[in-house]
Amino acid sequence: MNIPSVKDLGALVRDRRHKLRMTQQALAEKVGVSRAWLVALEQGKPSAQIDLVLRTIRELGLSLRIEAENPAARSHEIDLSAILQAGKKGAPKK
Amino acid sequence: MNIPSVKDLGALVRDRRHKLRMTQQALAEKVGVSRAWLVALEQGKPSAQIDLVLRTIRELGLSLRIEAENPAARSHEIDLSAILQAGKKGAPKK
DNA sequence: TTCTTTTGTCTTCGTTCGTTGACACACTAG
DNA sequence: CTAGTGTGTCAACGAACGAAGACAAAAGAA
Repeated sequence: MNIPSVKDLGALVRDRRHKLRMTQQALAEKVGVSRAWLVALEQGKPSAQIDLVLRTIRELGLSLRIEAENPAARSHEIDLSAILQAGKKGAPKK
Repeated sequence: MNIPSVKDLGALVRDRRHKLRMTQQALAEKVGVSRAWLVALEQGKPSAQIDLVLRTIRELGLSLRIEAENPAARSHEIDLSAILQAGKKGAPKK
């Protein structure tokens, strides 16, 4: 599943936790975080630490993946122009 | 690509940045973070904020994905027993 | 319906985050 | 070789993080 925002991530964590029939307290204990932190994450807390997030999804039997996006599908983003500019800059390299 | 640790994530960010021929400064500006933060992330900083991480990989033309792991491939982890226990707990639900 | 469990929210506190600016070191181009 | 560029590291600082504990509200069970 693609995760465009921390909100989506939080929703997935909650959904998965429910599927595993775990309470927030139980999962928090397994991960080694406070229950309050997990509540916040599930609500999409943008400042959660990446390592705690990683541990949480691992405890949920999930894995983090990063994939290249299809540039054609991102016509509304500015990354394409940045990539092209970077490509031009690096092109004359000998 | 699977990302088991923040170290791996950092290495991927650096690798991708190089492929795009961007400097740390340029990428940091695009993302809206300090260069020092990006340096730390590329070195695998576990406490980096998830939202900043998300923005960084987005700027690199990458997307975050989360997938269910294959339980059989995780025989050395304790998550399998946790999942089974949770399954048992929820089994008698009517 | 009542009772129990789960979740949401809050305060307090010590710790650490991200930023800024500077400097050292490594790398690259000519 | 030198000059310029890129990266690594550091200290200081204000902001905010995560933990702990408590209570309220919502959800679930009987």
